[in-house]
Amino acid sequence: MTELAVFGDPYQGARPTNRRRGGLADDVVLYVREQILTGALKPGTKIDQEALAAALDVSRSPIREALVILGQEGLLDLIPRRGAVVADLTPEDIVDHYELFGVVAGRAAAIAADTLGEEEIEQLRAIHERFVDGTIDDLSALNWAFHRIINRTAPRRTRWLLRLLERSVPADYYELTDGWDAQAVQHHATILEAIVDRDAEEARRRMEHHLHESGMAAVAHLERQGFWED
Amino acid sequence: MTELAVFGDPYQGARPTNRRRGGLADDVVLYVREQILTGALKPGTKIDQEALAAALDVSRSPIREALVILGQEGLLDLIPRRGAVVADLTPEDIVDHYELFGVVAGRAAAIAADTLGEEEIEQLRAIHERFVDGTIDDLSALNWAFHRIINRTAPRRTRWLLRLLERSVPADYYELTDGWDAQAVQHHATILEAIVDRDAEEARRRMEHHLHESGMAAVAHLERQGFWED
DNA sequence: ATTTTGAATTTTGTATACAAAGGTCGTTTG
DNA sequence: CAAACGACCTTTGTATACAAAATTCAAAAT
Repeated sequence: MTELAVFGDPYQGARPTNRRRGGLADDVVLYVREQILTGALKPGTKIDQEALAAALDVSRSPIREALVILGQEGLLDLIPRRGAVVADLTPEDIVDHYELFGVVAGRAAAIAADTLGEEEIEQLRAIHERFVDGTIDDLSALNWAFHRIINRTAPRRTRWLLRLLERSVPADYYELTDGWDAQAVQHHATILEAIVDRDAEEARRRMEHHLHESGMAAVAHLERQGFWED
Repeated sequence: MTELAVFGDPYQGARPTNRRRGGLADDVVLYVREQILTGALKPGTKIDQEALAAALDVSRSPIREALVILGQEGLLDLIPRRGAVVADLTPEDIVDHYELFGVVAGRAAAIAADTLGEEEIEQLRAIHERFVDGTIDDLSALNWAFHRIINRTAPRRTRWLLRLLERSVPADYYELTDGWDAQAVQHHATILEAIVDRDAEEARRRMEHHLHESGMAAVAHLERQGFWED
C-alpha cells in the first residue's frame, strides 16, 4: 500500500534550492529577499547599489538585475532616478497575498480533482500518510511534495503564477510554528478527500481555506518574530 | 444623474500609457512586449541582445534589464548562459491566463461589492451608462475606467497582481472584436447590479464569467489575426 | 557518410567608465 | 531667522570593455 515509488521517492523532485545555478543576479535576489522577509531590511530602507555590490563582492550589473526582479515581485519599489526602496509589507499585505495564493491554488486543486490520475492520487495519499505520522521525514519537504502533485496538473500559466506567489512571501518560516503541522494535516486530509471524491468545487474551497489559515499562521509567526517591531 | 465629475472626468486617470517615464529599459520592455503579443516575434525565437540594442539604439544594459522583466512576466524564457527565447503562448495559455485574471478580478469584485462607497457606485453607474450608448467616448477607456473603480478598493497586493496580469497579455486588441462591446455591456450591467445589491459572491461569479468570455474573445481575435499561423 | 574533435567566432555575463540627475550643505538674501 | 540659491558631492542610468561559456564549422577519424 505504501510502495509506489518505482523510480525513487515521488517527492525527490527538484525544489528551487536544487535548481540550476544561474548568474550572480540570482544569488543577489536570494540574499536580498531573505533580508527583506526576515525583517533585517525594514520597509522604507533605501538600497544602496554600491554598498550592496561591495558587501556581496560583485559589480553593480548583477545587483541591478536583481533589484529589477525584486521590484517585479513587489518586494521593492523602484523609483526612476532615485533608486530602490524596500516596499511596505504589512500584515494586511501578507493576508492579502495568501488570499490570492488561495484562489490560484484553489483553481489548481479544482483542476486536480477533475484530472488527477489514479496513480497520482495514490502518490498523494502516500505522501499524506507519511505527513500524518510525521516522524520519519522532513515535514516541510512533504508539505511541498503534497502541493506539488496537485499543482503539476494545472496548466502552464497557473503553475507560473503559483511559483511567483510562492517565492515572494515568507515561507518555510511559518511551517515551524507550533501546532501548524497538526492543522496542515487536517487541511490536507480534507483536500485529499475532496480530490478522491472528484469534487472540484469542494477541493477549491478547502484549498482556499488551507491557504487562508496559512496566511494567518504566517502573520502570527512574523508578529512573534518581531517583524513589525520598531 | 450624469453629472458627477466634480474634478473632471472620473476616468481621466493615468492609464499606463501616461505613466511617468522610467529609464530606457521601460521602452525596451514596451517594444519587445508589443512584438511578442502582436505575433511579430514568434515563440522559440531567440533574442539577440546586440541586435536588439543596435535596433533600438541603446546599449545592452537597458536591454538586459528589459529581458529580465519580460522573463518575470513569462513572455520570455531566460536560460542561463544561453540567452532569452520567446516563450510559448498557446491558446491554452491565453485561456488559462484569463481564467487566473478572472479569479483575481473576481476577488476584487467581491471586495468592491462589500466596500464600495455610494458615490463610487454612482461613478460606476455613470461610466456604465456612457458605455451603454457608446457613441461619445472611447470605449476602451471607459471599459478600463469601469474596472479601475472596482479594482481601486482591492487591497494592495491584489492590485499589484491585477496590474501584472493585465500587461502580460494581449489587451486593447480583442476589444476591437466585432460584437465584443455588446457582450461587455451586458457583463458590466450584471456586475454592476450585483455590486448595487451588495451581493459579493454574485459579483465574483459574474466578474469571473466576464473575464472567461474576454479570454475566449482574445483567443478568437488572435486566431483571426493569424497569430498562430506558420 | 556520419560522427567526433577542436580551434575560431560569437554571445553572454560581469566589471568598469562616464554623463547626468538627485541630494547635501553652506551661503546669501529677503 | 527662514527661505532661496548654488556649488559640491553622491548615486543612478547608460555605455563600453573584458573574460568566459557556448556555438559554429571545418578537418579528422571511425
